[in-house]
Amino acid sequence: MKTIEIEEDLYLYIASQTKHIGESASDILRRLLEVDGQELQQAQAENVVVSNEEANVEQELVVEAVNTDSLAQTDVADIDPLNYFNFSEISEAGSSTKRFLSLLSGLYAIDGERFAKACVLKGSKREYFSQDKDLLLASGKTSKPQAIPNSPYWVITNTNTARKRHILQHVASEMGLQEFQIERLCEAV
Amino acid sequence: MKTIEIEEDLYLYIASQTKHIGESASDILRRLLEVDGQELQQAQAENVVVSNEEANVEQELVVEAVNTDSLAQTDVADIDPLNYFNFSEISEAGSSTKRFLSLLSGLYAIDGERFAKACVLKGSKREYFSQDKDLLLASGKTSKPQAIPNSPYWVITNTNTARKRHILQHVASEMGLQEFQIERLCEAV
DNA sequence: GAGCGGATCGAGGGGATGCTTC
DNA sequence: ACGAAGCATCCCCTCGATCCGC
Repeated sequence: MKTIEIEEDLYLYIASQTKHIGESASDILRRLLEVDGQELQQAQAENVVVSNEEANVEQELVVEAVNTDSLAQTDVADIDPLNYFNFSEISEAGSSTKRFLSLLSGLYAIDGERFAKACVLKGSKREYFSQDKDLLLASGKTSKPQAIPNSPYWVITNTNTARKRHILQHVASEMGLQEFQIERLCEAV
Repeated sequence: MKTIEIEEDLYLYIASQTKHIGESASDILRRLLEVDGQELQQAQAENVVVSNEEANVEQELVVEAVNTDSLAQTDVADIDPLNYFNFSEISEAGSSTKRFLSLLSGLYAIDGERFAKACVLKGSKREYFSQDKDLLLASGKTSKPQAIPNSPYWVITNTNTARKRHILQHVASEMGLQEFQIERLCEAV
């Protein structure tokens, strides 16, 4: 647990978003920040009631969404994300762990913020990513965390190659890369 | 200034959203939550895309809004109980057991008291619900009780999916949900 | 905590299926 | 005897981290 200081009005706002008693600040913030971006469609069409407040908030969120994707468009759709990877150099690295780290480094280079949202990923016990080496260390016995080059992040490293691919594939997919691009990355591990 | 406690990974996530040095937690959260009110209205009408995320947050806000101003008039019965469930999040859970637990958690959130009355349910030998894990353990060989999140209750978990649906359907029905709502919940298991 | 990489095996959880009971 | 309802065995799959090879 970490402690942060926030201004009173913000505090009250967050408290007002409590959905059920016993909910922790973390729970509420996680919900509000919705740090995952995923599929979209599905039958959510049934929403009918619309209050003033919602209308506003909804607009805000739309703005958010649009911003986010327009970033995505300029940064990623126009520029081929694969350009961020020097595959021949990567393939020369002596181990899959090294290649894994380089590839993650490339993903971070594409967009640090999208990476931050995408690397929220854990196993049944271990934390996989963190900016804090010790946090990873604390979540498992011998996870062998290593720093991702040119980024503030660390990853777990003590996994078989298949799992390294899964991790990579998850992050890339969460960041919105195309299927064939993800495939290319996973092959390169 | 107020102090709140949050989980480490969330802390790191928030920190990672820093835009410029010297930015306070409040600044970052305000930006992420978009709560400074203000502008926004304007011709946003043309927005078409609606992500799950928004839809969900919108639903949560509906609950909030209605609760707040309905203190006077109706109460929970009139609000769509389905608003208590974040279906997209639930559907992402990896197992039907997880989904089952989330769904029960939602039912509890709707009304702890009605839940308490509704969860009086047992099999021929096993106790299904209890606030006491050991009581469940004692009533069967390997019932695998698990805690229902954000509630004081435990449920039996070692059942096939069909039975999970039956249990859910029974509780929801006992709590007075409508047929179509119950159906929606059972499908989500 | 310091050698590093990572395949291999073991632990643990999920839940369908088959057995038991009424 | 037959069927329905319910229990929990047992298989499968996921994930962790030990341990061997370099």
